[in-house]
Amino acid sequence: MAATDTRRQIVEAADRRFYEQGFEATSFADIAADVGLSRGNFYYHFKAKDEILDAVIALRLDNTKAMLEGWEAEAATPRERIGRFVHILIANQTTIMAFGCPVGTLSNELAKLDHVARRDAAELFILFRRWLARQFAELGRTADADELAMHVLMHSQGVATLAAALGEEDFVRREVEAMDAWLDAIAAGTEPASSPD
Amino acid sequence: MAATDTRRQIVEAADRRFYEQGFEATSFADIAADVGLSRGNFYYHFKAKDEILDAVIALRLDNTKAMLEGWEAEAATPRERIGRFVHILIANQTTIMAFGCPVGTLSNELAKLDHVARRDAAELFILFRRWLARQFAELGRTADADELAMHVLMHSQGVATLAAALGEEDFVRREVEAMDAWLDAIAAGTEPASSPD
DNA sequence: GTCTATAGCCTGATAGAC
DNA sequence: GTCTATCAGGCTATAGAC
Repeated sequence: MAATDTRRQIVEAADRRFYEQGFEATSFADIAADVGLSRGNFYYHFKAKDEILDAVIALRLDNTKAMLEGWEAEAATPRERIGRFVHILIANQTTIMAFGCPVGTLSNELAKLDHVARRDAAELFILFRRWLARQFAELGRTADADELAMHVLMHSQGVATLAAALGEEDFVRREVEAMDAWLDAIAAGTEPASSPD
Repeated sequence: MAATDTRRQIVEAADRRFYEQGFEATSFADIAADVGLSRGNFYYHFKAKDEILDAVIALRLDNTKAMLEGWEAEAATPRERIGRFVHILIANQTTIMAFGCPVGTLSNELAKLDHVARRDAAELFILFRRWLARQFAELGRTADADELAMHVLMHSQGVATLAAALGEEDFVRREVEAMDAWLDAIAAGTEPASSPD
């Protein structure tokens, strides 16, 4: 098999394992078994476990950028685009209730491990933050676009954590509905400038 | 040293390590070194790592109950008591920005490990949830007390995750202020019954 | 109740044949 | 580019002396 192809398979398997098991709990043997590769050959593609983590984060950044660009192409209004983000919670409800949010949980784990890649993982949040802020700015909220973006991120993270901990589908649905109503108020200009709650 | 005393020291050291490093990444050697004990003697007190986890969760449940009872003794109004909960984010800001929320991050980790203690760890959330719901009920919001409690929990989890990931003190302060304003509106009865956002 | 010694396994990582 | 064989070191856990 071509080296680039094997490498891609390794990164994709690692991506899944890191999300479902966590970075620390995933061994080379796990990933090698997924790809159908011997542990030894692993080091031809990656010299160390940290390098796989870097590659996984890079992959997630690429995938996220592609997803955000897709939303911009598909959805006509900023209101719709932000709605797409919020509705990930429902689209990915099953995996989120099982493993939490991939961005938030990786960030949490790397923080505890005091891992050098902690900052790189935070770039995923920053990507969403900038994109959301741009949408709010297009809605006319230029002054507090970043605050509103952080508020949406905060809301999604909180819902994901509680959904994974308590496993209540109604709660997720209810909070997404509340977020939709709040977004409608923002888009209609009937929400105050400060204290987005 | 008395066995009960050593046992208590082990659980307290494990509690700290599990929070700062994570459960998986903490070894018996780490905890033994903290207490000043040999690895071998460890098994006199705990037969397996999972037993320490059970003891740590039990300790956290006890500490949380004591904290909530303390708030009920100190704060006269339910509005004040809920405020105490929200302001943990500021009181513990340094550790939260370093390691996240102890409840949320443990819950996330055990979910990924598919650990049997996952449900026990969720009891910590349920403890807060019931207590908060009781406070909202005392504020007259009997109909949606549980929804409001979940909303407060969600908000705190989201802020903690983003604070740990991005490390911005202003964000924490701002979100706590927004939460305070929202609580004032709830206490004053000027907030609508549904869609708490 | 605490210790040392050790078993047995899995880990990340390397060397070298093919 | 993939393999097998192997290393050193850490892990959980046990056995037995004191």
